[in-house]
Amino acid sequence: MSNSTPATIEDVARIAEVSIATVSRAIHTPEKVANSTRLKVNQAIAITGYTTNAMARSLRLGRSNMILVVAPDIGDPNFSNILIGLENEARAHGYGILIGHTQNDAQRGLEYLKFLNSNQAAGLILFTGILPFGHQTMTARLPPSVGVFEPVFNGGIPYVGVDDIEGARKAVDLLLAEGHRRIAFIGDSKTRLAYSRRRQGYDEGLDAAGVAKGQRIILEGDGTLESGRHAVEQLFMRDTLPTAFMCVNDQTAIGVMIGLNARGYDIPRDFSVTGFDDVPQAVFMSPPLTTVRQPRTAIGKQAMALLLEFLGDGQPAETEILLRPDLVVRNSVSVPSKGWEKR
Amino acid sequence: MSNSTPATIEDVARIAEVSIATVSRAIHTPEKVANSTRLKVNQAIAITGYTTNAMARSLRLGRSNMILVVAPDIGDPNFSNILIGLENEARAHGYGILIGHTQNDAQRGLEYLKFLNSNQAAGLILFTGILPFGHQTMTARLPPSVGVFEPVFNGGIPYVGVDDIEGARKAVDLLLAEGHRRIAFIGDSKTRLAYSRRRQGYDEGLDAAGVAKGQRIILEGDGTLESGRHAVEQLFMRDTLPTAFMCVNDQTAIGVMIGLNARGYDIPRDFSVTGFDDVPQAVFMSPPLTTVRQPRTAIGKQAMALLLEFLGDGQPAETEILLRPDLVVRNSVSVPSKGWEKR
DNA sequence: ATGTGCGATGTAAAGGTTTACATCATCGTA
DNA sequence: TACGATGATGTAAACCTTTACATCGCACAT
Repeated sequence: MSNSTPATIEDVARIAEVSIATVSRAIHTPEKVANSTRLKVNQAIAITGYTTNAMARSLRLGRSNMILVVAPDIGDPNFSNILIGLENEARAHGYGILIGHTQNDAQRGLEYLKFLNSNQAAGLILFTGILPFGHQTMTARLPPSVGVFEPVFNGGIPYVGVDDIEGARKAVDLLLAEGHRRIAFIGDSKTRLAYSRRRQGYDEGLDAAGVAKGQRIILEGDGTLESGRHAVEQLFMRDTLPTAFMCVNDQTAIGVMIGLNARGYDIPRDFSVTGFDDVPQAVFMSPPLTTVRQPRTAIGKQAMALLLEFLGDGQPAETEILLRPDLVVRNSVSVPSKGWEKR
Repeated sequence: MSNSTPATIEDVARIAEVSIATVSRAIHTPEKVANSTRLKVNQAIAITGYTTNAMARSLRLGRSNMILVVAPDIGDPNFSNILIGLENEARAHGYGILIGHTQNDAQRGLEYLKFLNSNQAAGLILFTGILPFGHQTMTARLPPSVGVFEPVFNGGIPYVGVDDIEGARKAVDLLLAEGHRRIAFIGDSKTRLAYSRRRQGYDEGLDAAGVAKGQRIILEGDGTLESGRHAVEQLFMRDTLPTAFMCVNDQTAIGVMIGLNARGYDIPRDFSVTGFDDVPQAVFMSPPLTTVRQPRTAIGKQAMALLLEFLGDGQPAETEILLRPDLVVRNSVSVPSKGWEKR
């Protein structure tokens, strides 16, 4: 049966000798049709190779079976694993995934709104801490949405991610346990909620250890490799250097390591470094990077489950689901170095 | 006008005091309506905030405005840049992109066929050298498709990518020019067309330089970092070692470098290494990797342009568009080492 | 004055599905 | 025996758009 045009519900109905309504019911609410007819319908479906036309279905239902996932950068090493979780869960419920990457460009974000407006997507997953659509005018029109990986700044959108404070706390605590006191925090940001939470974990850890505020070294950064490198350069223009670098994420940590290597220092002998995320690269650094692991697939799965729930109930509860991060200890941390000086 | 239900073409027609047909024409074939009416319609559209319902449109037209992009692994560092090219071009023509990643799993590939069958995608971009849908039975039903980045093995599908032979040739020629004779090729594969073409470039280069077949060292590999590491281990169990590693792609090259580093060798003093692709990481390796650059965004753009052309004409010409690769010389290649021995 | 042609617009059908409502048969109960 | 309830199925409308065809008005040529 390899007709040029795909089989419609009508073809199935004709072969099964029932009405199209019965076919539709046999598919979606099988308990409403008699066993014998259901059998006939199933056979007819097998014969024709029928698959329901998603366009027509969505048109009739007034909602699509697509979820739009908006990310600023698909190349982000965290993205692909979270996506796997998102997608598995979505597909298990008959939904597909549409990916929009904005390249941090508001204009491009707006373009994706069209998908939403034209009913091509029933829900929205935001893989970014910043609403990519400009003002909140839009927000009012947004379909059920959930943020993932990074809490959405402008608020009002439920979020699934890791407990950033706890994760950061685990990292500082390790550094403190090794004896570090002058711990620099690289990648502070007022606009990225996840980052400021990690900063908070850092502060809480140092508070608990009784390290004075004056001893703390904070450098801004946007989470890129480049920002890590740049931070190192800035730091070496100061009087006092830290003995350890606690980085807001792995990209930053990698930048820091590259910067330190370029100056001829050895990690962890001269400086200790920690990251956050546990991106695939982390284990291949030399030395392998000590970092905080994000349960990425689990995050994706939960986020999608939450969104799908909203789609059913329409209850946009303003929840926040925080998963527990694990510290993964590798070789980029050791006791503070005593005897080195600037080279 | 923030109604709960979005405006339809009928709302626009009522406000503009014309029929819905005229509205549709004003949007899609403006030259067919009088200037004055077009103006009225445009105003009405502005007032209502109307956007056309993509579902209804696709249903009526019998084809969607989505292109399915199937990739075995979204995390592939080549993927995101190609995607940018694909997407820009697609959106410029009113198409959106649907991403399916199969995780190298045929079952998952099949699931994506449903999108095609249910008319949710008008065309197909294959970011993989292997048809992910099993047998060719399916192939007959495939919509207009084009392969990208890697030629599709089972054939019949037009392809846009880089000239692998020429690229590989540039890499060997550099190695030969530095004086290398024992050049190992890491990552040979009979099932991946791109790889066997790169192998061909390697062979042609050595032929031209008069290096005997017996001098050539070929190792299989699947292009993963792991396969590069493994190749190094295998090689060190042999009698004669190469002086240079020409790797089928950057991931493999990175694996080779890690393997060599682990054994305490210095690159490029002890061994030279080349890659292929120029992934973002390549420049951050130490030493920075000499490799062959893929014009990724251009590849994506051209591939989508070709697909869109097919969508219009329906002429699945079996073309192959080959872009020219550039050699990017960094620091992982130098003259062959003389005096080392196995450590 | 009549006819022809043309440009602008309207009418209505079609695309495939879901579902409220109607219909019909069957069975149990009064 | 007749009536109501129940369960299975069919009929037809609705979702929103595009477009072939019909219509209308008008200008121009005969």
